[in-house]
Amino acid sequence: MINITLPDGGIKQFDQPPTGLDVAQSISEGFARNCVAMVLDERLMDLDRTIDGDGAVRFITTKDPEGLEIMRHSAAHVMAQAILRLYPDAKLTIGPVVEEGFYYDIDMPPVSEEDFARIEAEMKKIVQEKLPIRREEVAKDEALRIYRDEPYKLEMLKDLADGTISIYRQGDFFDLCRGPHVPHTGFVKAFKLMKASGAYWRADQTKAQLQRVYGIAFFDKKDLKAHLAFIEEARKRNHRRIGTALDLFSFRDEAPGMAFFHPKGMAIWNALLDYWRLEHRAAGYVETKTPILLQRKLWERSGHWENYRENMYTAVIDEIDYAIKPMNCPGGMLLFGRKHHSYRDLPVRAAEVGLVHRHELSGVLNGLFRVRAFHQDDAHIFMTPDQIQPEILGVLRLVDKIYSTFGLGFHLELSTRPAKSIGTDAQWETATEGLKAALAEYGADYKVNEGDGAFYGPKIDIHIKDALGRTWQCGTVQLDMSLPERFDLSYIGADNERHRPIMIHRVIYGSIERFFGILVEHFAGQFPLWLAPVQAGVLPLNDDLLPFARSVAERLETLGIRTEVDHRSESLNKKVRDAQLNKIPLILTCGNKEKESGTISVRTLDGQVRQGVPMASFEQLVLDNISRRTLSFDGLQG
RNA sequence: GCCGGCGUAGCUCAGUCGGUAGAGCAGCUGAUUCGUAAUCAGCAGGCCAGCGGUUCGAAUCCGCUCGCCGGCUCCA
Repeated sequence: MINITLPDGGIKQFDQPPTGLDVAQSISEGFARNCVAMVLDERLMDLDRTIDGDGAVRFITTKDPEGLEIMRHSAAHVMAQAILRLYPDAKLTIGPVVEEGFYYDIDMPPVSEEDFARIEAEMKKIVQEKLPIRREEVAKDEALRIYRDEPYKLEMLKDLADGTISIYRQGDFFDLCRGPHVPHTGFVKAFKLMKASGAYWRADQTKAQLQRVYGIAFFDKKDLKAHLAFIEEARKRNHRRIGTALDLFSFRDEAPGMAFFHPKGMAIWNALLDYWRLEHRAAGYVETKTPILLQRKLWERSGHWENYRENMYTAVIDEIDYAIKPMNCPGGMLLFGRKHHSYRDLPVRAAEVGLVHRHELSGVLNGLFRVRAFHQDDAHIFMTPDQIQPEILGVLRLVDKIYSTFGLGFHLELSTRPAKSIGTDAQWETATEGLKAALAEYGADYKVNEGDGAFYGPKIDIHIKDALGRTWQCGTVQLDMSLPERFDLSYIGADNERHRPIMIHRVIYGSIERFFGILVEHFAGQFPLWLAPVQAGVLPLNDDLLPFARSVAERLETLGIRTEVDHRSESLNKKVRDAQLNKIPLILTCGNKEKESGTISVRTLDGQVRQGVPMASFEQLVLDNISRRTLSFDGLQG
């Protein structure tokens, strides 16, 4: 008699050792049909495994995230099987599940997306065949024999411990695999191949070039459809696309990886920085600016010449080596070090919107997200050890305030001391405890990445979440125990002795270029009023009303509202359409009605029109929304 | 940097088998003067990314260079 305990505490009894499937079926046929695997006494395994003794079983179904992961791994096998049917000489390597689906690295001739239809058709056949997926266990030497003609599998086998090796078989296909897998190929219901690229065996450029084919799979066609719709939405929101359409910025071959900002892009840029300065002044920061071209001796002192040189642009001027700054900190160190500081002056919060250049590899450039020249909203805070906690807390609160203004949620991650690091245990202890104490007082949950800190100190990274649920690391707060040392910074303490200040680097937008790009995608180009490049579009009903329209626009401009008159001799419909496509948040039409009554007719981007709004109250409302930085325009009656 | 794909008008794209460049939108001109998502007509706009080669002839085929896009961490 075998007793199986279920998660609800219920016990099922069996005369013979049952398989997982038997147990599932004893619950109900319908339930069993949706099971993909089981967890027996904490061990994840296939449903067809026999349970030899008493144990606790939990089933993984098509509803569980783990179930999806297992099925995607099976999908990778189905894809590999299909590819082998079409390319019999292909050699398989590895095929894991990743966040965005699955891939398989295969040694085969280059495949492109044109080949996907054939591979997918073959996969579809395999799915329809509902081939049972069976686990087999063989001794290692037997596995070595089976795979004698498969160089990659042999190499993997050699890395595995001796003993039994599991092989999964479905029809004419088998693959070395840890498992588990879904019971049969029919579970792979909704799938699509997404992209193909080159990848190296073991990510090593000196090794063979493989073809990596990516796919995505779901249990339900609806989920696949939703996923594809998400990708389409992200494509539509792509900041490069919107940046071109709305005339915000561009890139040119003459300066690869360095953005040109157009007048409309600069309107947003300046609004971002105006706001940033407002909050930083309020938080007790002063603003500085350091040169972008500095001599080699500075970079030697900071350590960048030794450690960061491949990424730096250098020049020889009057036979002296210079480098364009890839970071603002060394300049900031010079500023702090140029005079004596009393403990009474600390903390010094010195902000700098600094333009830095980094020579990134050409292949990693990506719109505004990854550039070679960008501005950091940097700040260096110099303080005493007991100021660590309040200062970090102050940064976290500032971060919270600023991100909230954009409607961006975020989470925090703490990175601790890496294997290779400078500083004493005591210093790391003080530093890390200071960060933790600040995090505790701030009160949000955070993730800890052990050993992920910089060599010169621990850090807190801030990851924002945009309107599509994608996360981006923007802000970071890093403690630095190296630079104050290298620049021999000091302050005079209450004891009249020299002391080394604690220093942090922190950014909130991070790269302003990148943050700009994220905002474009987050808002899909439809910026809140305070950020919109053109806040009000004034549309005269006909050419005779153009002077009136201009007078309205002039009035708004005087109040500091960014306004544009559509002076074209086009139909009103056309002007409205173009204003909508240009995402102008307030569209004002000027006809005789408005001219005679001193009112305004306002159309917002949701298509709603309010007529007869008194000009004075409209102006007040607009200024109020701008100064409150509302995410959506509010207070308009009618 | 490496692998794959791509590069044609300001933008989006067509261009067959190698035969000498095309559309829509935007722009300009003229007509129209319109009440909330495209009025009509005309005009202009190109070293087909660059350089070299094959050819009687190259946007098209080949090579190199530059740039852009996707991928290059996920480990049976």
